Amino acid sequence: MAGTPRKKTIKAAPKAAPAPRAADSVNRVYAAIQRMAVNFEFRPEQRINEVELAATLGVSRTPVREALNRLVIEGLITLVPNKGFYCRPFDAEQIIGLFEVRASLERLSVELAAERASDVRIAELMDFWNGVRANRAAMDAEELTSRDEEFHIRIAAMGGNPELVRMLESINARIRFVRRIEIENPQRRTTTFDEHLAIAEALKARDRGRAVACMSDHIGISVADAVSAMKEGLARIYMGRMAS
Amino acid sequence: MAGTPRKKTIKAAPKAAPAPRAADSVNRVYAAIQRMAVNFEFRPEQRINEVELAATLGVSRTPVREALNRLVIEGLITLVPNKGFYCRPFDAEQIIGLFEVRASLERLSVELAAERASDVRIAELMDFWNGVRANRAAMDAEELTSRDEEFHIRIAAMGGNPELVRMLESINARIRFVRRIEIENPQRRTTTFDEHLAIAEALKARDRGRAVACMSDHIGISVADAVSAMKEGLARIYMGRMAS
DNA sequence: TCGCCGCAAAGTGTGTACACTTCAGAACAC
DNA sequence: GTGTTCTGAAGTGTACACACTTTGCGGCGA
Repeated sequence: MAGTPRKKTIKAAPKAAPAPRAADSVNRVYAAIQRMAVNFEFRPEQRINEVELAATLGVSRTPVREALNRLVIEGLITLVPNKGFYCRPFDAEQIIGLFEVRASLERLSVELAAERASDVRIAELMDFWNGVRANRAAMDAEELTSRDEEFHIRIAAMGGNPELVRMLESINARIRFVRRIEIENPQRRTTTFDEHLAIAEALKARDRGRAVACMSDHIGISVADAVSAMKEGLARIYMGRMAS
Repeated sequence: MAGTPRKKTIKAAPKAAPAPRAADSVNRVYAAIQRMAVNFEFRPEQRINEVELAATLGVSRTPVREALNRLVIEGLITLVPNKGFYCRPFDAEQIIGLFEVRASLERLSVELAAERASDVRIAELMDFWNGVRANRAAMDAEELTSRDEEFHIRIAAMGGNPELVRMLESINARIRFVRRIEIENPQRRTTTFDEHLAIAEALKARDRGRAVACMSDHIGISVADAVSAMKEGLARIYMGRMAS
């Protein structure tokens, strides 16, 4: 091992290196596959071909498998031993179940925020949402879904419980597909703006009970609409993107 | 699947195979490392040596890394790029945060159970807990913690929301270390028995409000005791297993 | 004595090899 | 024609190889 001119010449020589360097592929790959799974770019229950996916992403199977293993725990991918990784099923009951859990956590979220958030953070929240509201005409459903999630996550973050934030983010990823379709509905979109403002007002007033009530109403309506959104979602997955 | 003499000669041949076959190591390894992490058999913030761990478990690094990646998402392990996997820190605020989230989900749990559980399931729950109570003298803290968790998980399962069950199980794994210490306290142990029975009674009476109240009291006391349990936990991790 | 440089061991990150499983379809018996 | 057995291709599961990063340590200069 002595006189090994370790890195130096090595780096310089392979100008047209075949497989040059290693970075943190896993995180890139993880993010990429996560996005695909969230958006159901894999069909439900479809087997995910590792070699193909690895080729698409320009890496070997190793980081792909590590990323897939993470996504299994996240509930975005399932694993059947000796068969492979599969896209999660499109399971209406499961989605309803996630909405149910989410409602519970969002309740905790506003309770904690009402108790612990600083006035400044609450003011920022209102500014943020008023800004979104002002720009709403320029936003498509994707962007608006993102802002909607951000609104909720901000409230969770104000409660000072990072685990709560993590779990909500995880749930959001799994129901985003449905929520985006919900938000496409113009009427639903309008009520969302009002409901968010009502929640923010209640927080500003430190009215914990009202905040919880507003949040419950808000999420409750979501669940009601989710069913029709899921139908539409199924159509898009299996029939392509033309619709609305 | 009538006559399935599929494989035949293949299995018989490799009698003294050296390291012949592959099984689903990942799941075994995952369970093993999970158990270690749950019990803080790794010291907090300790780097986990992959080669060493792989050797201990009798497999190569590949399944170990896949398992570790899962545990990162579960929150039992952290990953620092180019440095390696580390045991999660022993973070009191985080543990309190997990108790907070758990309280919220347990509330949902009894609400759903009060609405949806069959009388039979509720009766089974009471039988189960009375059985545990009768045998309590024979159980150590580990076993009792396990039964305690099972009691709560049964209630969650009765609500018919598998996602709720999953999340509670995940949280339980992360706070089990503290809860086991809590349960060692004889006084705490006694109150737990009573509180669980009170919850079960409320469910039997379909009294949703009372069930929620009982559950809140139960978990609330847990949180209060958790702080002293955490102190004791730190001592055990760093000073060995003598105590109590 | 103190700080800096450089080296080498240790260990991670990823690509690759290979055994084993599954599955589909051909060949074949009835 | 129908069911069964075999066979080979496709693809997963795991071990292994190897480059790169990090880090501790010893020597060197001031």
